[in-house]
Amino acid sequence: MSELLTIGEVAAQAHVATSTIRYYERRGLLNPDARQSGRRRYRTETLRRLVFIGMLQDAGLSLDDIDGILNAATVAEWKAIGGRRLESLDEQIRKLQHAREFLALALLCRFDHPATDCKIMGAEIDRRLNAPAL
Amino acid sequence: MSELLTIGEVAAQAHVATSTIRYYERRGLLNPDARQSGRRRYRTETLRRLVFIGMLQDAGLSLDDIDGILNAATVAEWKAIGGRRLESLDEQIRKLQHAREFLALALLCRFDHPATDCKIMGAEIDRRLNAPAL
DNA sequence: TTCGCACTTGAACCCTGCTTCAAGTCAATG
DNA sequence: CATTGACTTGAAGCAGGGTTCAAGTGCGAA
Repeated sequence: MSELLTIGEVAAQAHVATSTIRYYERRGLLNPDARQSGRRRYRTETLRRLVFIGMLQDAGLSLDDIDGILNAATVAEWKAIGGRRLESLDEQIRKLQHAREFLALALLCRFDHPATDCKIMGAEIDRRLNAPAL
Repeated sequence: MSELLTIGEVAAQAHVATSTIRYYERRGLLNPDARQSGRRRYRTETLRRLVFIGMLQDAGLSLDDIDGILNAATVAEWKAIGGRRLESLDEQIRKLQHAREFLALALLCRFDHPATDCKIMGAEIDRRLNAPAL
């Protein structure tokens, strides 16, 4: 047998929609390895590439970044993209942790209109108002 | 003097664009406190409301959620929204921490094509391929 | 009085990451 | 031979959160 998968099989195994696969193809992230009477056929290798794309997406990389990584000429090139993302990921985690603290704090407030009535919120708001430009 | 701020002043102090303020108005999140010859005027109070919106956004709430909170009739009502978001925030932080581990791992890989050549990546990919449906 | 800037409006546009649609093709099944 | 179901295409649509545009108004400064 040919060992080639249809787009539907690939989609099922990678847990994505077929429309997504065709979209990635348009974006240059993924190409079928063959066509059989017009239909796309994929090697298992290519299925793994698709899964890899999903993992990078979960790490917060944009499809543009992922394109950069997949089509990078050198190790250095793709590691630069990944390295930058690692830093921004750390920053994002820090921000979310701060936001979490804030939200937890807000939930301690016993007022109907937290923005205006709550002292705790008030302090946070003032911090923002006096903060330097973004 | 009137103590009322123009949209431009509000925008500058809250570090947002005037177009954003008008957009929030369309969405029902924020209303001017007066009009002077057609122009919007805001009380300091309302500026604080705008800043509060920004803080909730940073905590990952959608404008719809924020609308729910700001226009909530009762404490219980807005705390329910915030509480749900707190949970999803915790989950999001956990996911990002996992993604961070993954990306850090990927950056240890010394191959040009991590998806196909790297054993470490390979193991992760296989985990995904054999994972149950999303 | 004329400049120049901030403001007004509604409508259209942008970006990302897809999904949906219409119309048509192919292979197997009944 | 007709149907069924997965596939093909390009184009359009969606959601969220805004931004931009065109055409016009108001007001203080020179």
